[in-house]
Amino acid sequence: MLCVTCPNRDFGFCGALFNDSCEDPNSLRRSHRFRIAQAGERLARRREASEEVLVLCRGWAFQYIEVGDQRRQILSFLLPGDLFSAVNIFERQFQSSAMALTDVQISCFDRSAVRAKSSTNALQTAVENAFRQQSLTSNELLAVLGQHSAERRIAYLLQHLTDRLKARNVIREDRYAFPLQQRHIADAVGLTNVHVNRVLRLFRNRGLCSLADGVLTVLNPSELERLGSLN
Amino acid sequence: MLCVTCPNRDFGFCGALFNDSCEDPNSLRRSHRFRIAQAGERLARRREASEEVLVLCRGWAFQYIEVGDQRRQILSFLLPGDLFSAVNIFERQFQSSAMALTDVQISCFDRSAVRAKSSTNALQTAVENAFRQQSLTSNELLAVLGQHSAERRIAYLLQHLTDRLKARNVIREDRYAFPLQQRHIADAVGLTNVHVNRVLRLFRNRGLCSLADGVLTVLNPSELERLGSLN
DNA sequence: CGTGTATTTGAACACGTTCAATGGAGGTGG
DNA sequence: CCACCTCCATTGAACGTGTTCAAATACACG
Repeated sequence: MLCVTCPNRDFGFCGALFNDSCEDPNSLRRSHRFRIAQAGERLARRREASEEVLVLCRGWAFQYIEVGDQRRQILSFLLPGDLFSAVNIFERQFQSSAMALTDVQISCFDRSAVRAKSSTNALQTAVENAFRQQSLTSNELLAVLGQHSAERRIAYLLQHLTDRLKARNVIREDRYAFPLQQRHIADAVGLTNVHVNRVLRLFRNRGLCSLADGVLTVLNPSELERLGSLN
Repeated sequence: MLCVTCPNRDFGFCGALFNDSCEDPNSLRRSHRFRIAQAGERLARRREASEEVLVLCRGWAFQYIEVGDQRRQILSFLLPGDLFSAVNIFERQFQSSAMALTDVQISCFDRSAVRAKSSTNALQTAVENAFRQQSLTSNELLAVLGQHSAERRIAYLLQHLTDRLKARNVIREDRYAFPLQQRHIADAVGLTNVHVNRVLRLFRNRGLCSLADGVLTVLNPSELERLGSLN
């Protein structure tokens, strides 16, 4: 897939980057490369240095921190068009690892080229928005992890992700392609996969929502939202 | 206390702001005011709009999100010189509430004046550093809340705060002025004050550290660090 | 001295974990 | 084509960490 046909071209980080480069689109293209990766492949490693700024073009990925030997905390899920952690625009080291959840395509921009453009208005606001969003979601997740029960944590995550999906695509009848496995949900909200399974069963039995075969079906949107919202 | 004698003048956000204003220090002073508040006073309210950017000059404060009716998640503790959430440099609404932990003094800068300076080099890197730090600490806290036991959560918080205190002041013999009450620790690491009390007793009995009367005494620094570090 | 707030301790409880076993879907090689 | 393997979802039972409720102590302040 090339940028010319990219559905994310019109908004977000890439959009600002390319639109600002109308003067000289080739200079940007020279400092840009694609990368393809399979589901489960590691895309970035915490503390590792890189001269590139990464954007997810296609597929799903997630950012995480490894803790201890067998555990990890998922910090955020990345959807097409999403910038990998915004701090990497001016920091060489990754603050978190990243892994492909499905097969993915990534855009890698030279950081120097990005920074050169970063004085332009459109890119500046794109960066600001990325920070705002990142800060907002990690604050919310902190509140959820620190103060909420398993049910509410999981409901929050589902609600949060479907909200983001709805903003991108037109969704019909509350069914979403949803590649998270139960262990990913568990790693994101600080529970075990076993308990996530039980809560999902509960949700299914209550007619709230059901997750199977990579598809999330929301049966009772208003109730899920009530359960998953912070206040 | 005036900025001229401020010990934080030389580093951090205020430092960059004032040093960049050598050309015209008065223009900045005109868009700046002090605010004094007592312990327990609310300094900012989530979702509320403000035209000011806040910096803590003196005392301790914390940022938090109210959840439900009686609970709150503390997102971060603020020490003298700290910028209140960095996103407020370009966002009018507060993403989190803030409260004074001790009596405090705050500097309030007009956002427009800050943004006008934000193209200067020193301020830009100061803002970048604020974001880097904020992102780093909230990622770490997420991992701690999601993956660690009560003991490790509390050890992490103590370790994290003493590290920051050490960076600011010269500390003798591992004793720190430490105004957090047990409920603040509880609200920060997602436990109840009752359980925080038990864990602190355990730490005391083990000769790890002891917290009493607003003073934290670290008895076994290396063991506390081992327990409180992520990997 | 009385009131209010923070700390401390105990006992019962509950939510979520751990361990273990089963079943199903997809992939591979004989 | 079937046997075998692996990975994931599912379920049960026992366990444990942290919560909840309640009461006692300590301390500051008017």
